Amino acid sequence: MLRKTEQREAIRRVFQENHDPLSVQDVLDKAQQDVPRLGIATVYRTLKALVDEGWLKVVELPGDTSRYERTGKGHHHHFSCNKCERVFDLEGCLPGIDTLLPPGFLLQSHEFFLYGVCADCAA
Amino acid sequence: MLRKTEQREAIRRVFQENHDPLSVQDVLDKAQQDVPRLGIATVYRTLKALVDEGWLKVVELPGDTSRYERTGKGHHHHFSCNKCERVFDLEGCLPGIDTLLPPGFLLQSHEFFLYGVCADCAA
DNA sequence: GTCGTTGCAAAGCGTTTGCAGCCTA
DNA sequence: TAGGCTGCAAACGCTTTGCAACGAC
Repeated sequence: MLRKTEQREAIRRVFQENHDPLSVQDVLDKAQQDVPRLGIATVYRTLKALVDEGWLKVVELPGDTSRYERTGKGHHHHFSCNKCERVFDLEGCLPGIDTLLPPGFLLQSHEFFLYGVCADCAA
Repeated sequence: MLRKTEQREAIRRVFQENHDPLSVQDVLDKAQQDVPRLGIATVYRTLKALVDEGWLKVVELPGDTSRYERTGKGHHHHFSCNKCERVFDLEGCLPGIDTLLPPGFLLQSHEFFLYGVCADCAA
């Protein structure tokens, strides 16, 4: 990320305007509103660079393509809407995760996903 | 699944002898010990048929290819070893999942993954 | 013998990479 | 002007599909 280009500015702006995790296609669609000739390879390369730089974080959902979100939101998990396919941040966590661990196993991290219908779709 | 073939018998046997979730490649490798000419397309087709039949269940892990396990094990979650890449079943669950839900959201299901080092690798 | 099943190769799909031209610094 | 960045197209890895040969019933 040595140079400032309109493609990169547009991609950064997408994340400043959208706080929940976005797919590569989401980012391409939104950034192309600013830079119509933007190619998907540039989106992949820029997302990778922003992750390496620590500005973005990869969110991997089971059975779905990777999504990306801003870093610095603190420990949180995600909710995936079965209707509109959008992914939302959830605050908080659950205690007692280590009680599920079999003897001799070492816990290093965990992931947690809720599925259902979001408030917009339920209304 | 109308006919009984040696390919299908070999794939079923793999799951009777291995109780944790297996990847397509795991199944191919193990089943080829019985049926060396077994092709990967047959593994994909057979796994799909066994899932449709309700004999297997798909286990999707974040950022990994799908795995398959026998149905009928009851509600449980999974542990993925960061060293040997094996996936293990975990018994039990955590209470209070619905407390993480924002107002207006409907909960339909959840997934939970622990990561770390398994007992074999820690020893 | 019928027709469900198999293995191979080709096609799909999301992601990555090679490269010539472009554009920031 | 140098060399990092971009878009295009080709390459990749995993999964699915078309098809002719095979084999269960």
